[in-house]
Amino acid sequence: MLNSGDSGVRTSDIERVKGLPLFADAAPETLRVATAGAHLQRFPANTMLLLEGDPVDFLYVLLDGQVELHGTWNDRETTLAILRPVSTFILAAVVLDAEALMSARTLDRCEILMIPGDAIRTAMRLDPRFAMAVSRDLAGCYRGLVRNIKNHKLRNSTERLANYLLQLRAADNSGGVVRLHHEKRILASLLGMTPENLSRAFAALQRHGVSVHGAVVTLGNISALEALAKPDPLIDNHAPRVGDIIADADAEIWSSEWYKTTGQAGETSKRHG
Amino acid sequence: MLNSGDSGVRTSDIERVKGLPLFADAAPETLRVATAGAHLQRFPANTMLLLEGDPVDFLYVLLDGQVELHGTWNDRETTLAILRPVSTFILAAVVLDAEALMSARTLDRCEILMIPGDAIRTAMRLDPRFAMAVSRDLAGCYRGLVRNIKNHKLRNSTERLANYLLQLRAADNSGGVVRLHHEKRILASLLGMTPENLSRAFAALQRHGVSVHGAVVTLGNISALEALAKPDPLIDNHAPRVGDIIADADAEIWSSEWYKTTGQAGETSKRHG
DNA sequence: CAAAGGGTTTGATGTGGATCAAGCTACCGC
DNA sequence: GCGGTAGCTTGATCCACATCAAACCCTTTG
Repeated sequence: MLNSGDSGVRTSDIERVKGLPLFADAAPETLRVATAGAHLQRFPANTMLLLEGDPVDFLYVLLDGQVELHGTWNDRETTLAILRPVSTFILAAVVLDAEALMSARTLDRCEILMIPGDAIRTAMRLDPRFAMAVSRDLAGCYRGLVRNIKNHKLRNSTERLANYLLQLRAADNSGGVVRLHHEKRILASLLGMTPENLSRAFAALQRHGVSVHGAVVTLGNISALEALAKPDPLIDNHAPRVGDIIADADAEIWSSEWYKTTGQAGETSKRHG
Repeated sequence: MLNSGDSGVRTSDIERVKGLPLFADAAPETLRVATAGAHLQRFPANTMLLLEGDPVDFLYVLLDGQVELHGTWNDRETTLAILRPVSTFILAAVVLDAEALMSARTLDRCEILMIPGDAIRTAMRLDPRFAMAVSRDLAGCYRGLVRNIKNHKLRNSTERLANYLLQLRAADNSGGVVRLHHEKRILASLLGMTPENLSRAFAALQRHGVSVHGAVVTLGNISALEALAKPDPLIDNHAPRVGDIIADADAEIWSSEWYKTTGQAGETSKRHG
């Protein structure tokens, strides 16, 4: 049961979980069932939470710290996403009771609520509103990845960086000064380039008014930067981030999808979001 | 109502739709409601079904022909998926009642069943089993895209082609001779390269026993090809394709998820499937 | 305070893949 | 059968990005 006392879960944490779009609409009873057996756990920085290929037994809810999701192949590694609180991750694997396709590693000290996968699947069966919320959440994730792929296949590295900076500005509602949330090395991997090349991409953006001092990036000429970046609502989600929870009920709603993939690497199966 | 007579929907088509994992588990009543107002439509080759940015009013079920999903930006274009029957597409947008992130175009003459989005959303609210099926379907799509991104960020073009061929072999259960399902020009875009480069990649695979004659590709030395391709169950889904429907209930289940994306291009929102 | 070490930057060089430009081949309609 | 057109291939060249190497900087630690 998810209440203060058990497993060290604090009432304030419960409130934060309830604030997630995934749980906001669920019946109170469902929330109780779904979180029965949940426990809060603390991890040091640089800890592997999950290795790709592992069976996934829990839905993870990141309450504090940062988590990196990455994939590896043939001694190469790439960052697929970096999560900040409050975020859930690994929902798709939980729904399908399948093994993880990506590894998860803490970047900082982290506080994570772990909800048993069985409980989630049971809750979905009992509460259509919750099942609907899961669908909406997954649909949003799916669309996020579509954006990601378009970003990578259609833009070069400098364009990706420029759009990343503009998106950061929109998310944090910062004027012309933006703070990078992660090490440049990780940012490079997320943007699909080497650290060396990220440096050079920043250098290339100087002529568009961008200057860098450590993690602080000053966008001195937004319109010049936008002229280069050509941000597009069908690739870049400029939903503002409000407070510590997600933007809106669903950032995808804020802006505005699809379903099913044959051929290409993934799914031989025939569904396309 | 979905029955022969109305809108030219044939009973045999209904059977094929019922065979989809998405509908297989739904209550009969739900199927009726969900398909009320559905209509079957025929399109010539090379017809735009949907333009990215358009509101999505229907769930599409491809019954015959091939459909290409693609994205554009700044005069560049890339193929994101190629669908073959029986496939649904655009489910994520339907669930969120959002605009399309990709365009859909027929490659051949196509036969498509169009189910109103309202009906799908209503059905989800009323039938938890159906909502569950939608979640599972979206989770599978999500995982397909994760595989896709890993494929693109971790492999070079020759490696992608080699794995594509091996996957085709597994899907069609063909021995050493594989038939390409689409024009090479489209395949190139799907694999993230130019047609010129696809030719060269095929040439490079000659030394690994691959020979090409039009759409017929002979894999003369599987182990040599595998040594180069290094297929990985966490990237390549080698689920066999059975009959005209999907592999299993869910190709992702056959082999084996996650939820929420911060940072990077897409989702400012915080969920990672 | 000095040494050590990790992250970042800068430069030199190599390579995968894009682009440009012909040719080639196969299908189609007259 | 012939000419046209579209897709595919091949070659030459160029450019984006990776790699290798070294210097730099900033933080940590004895």
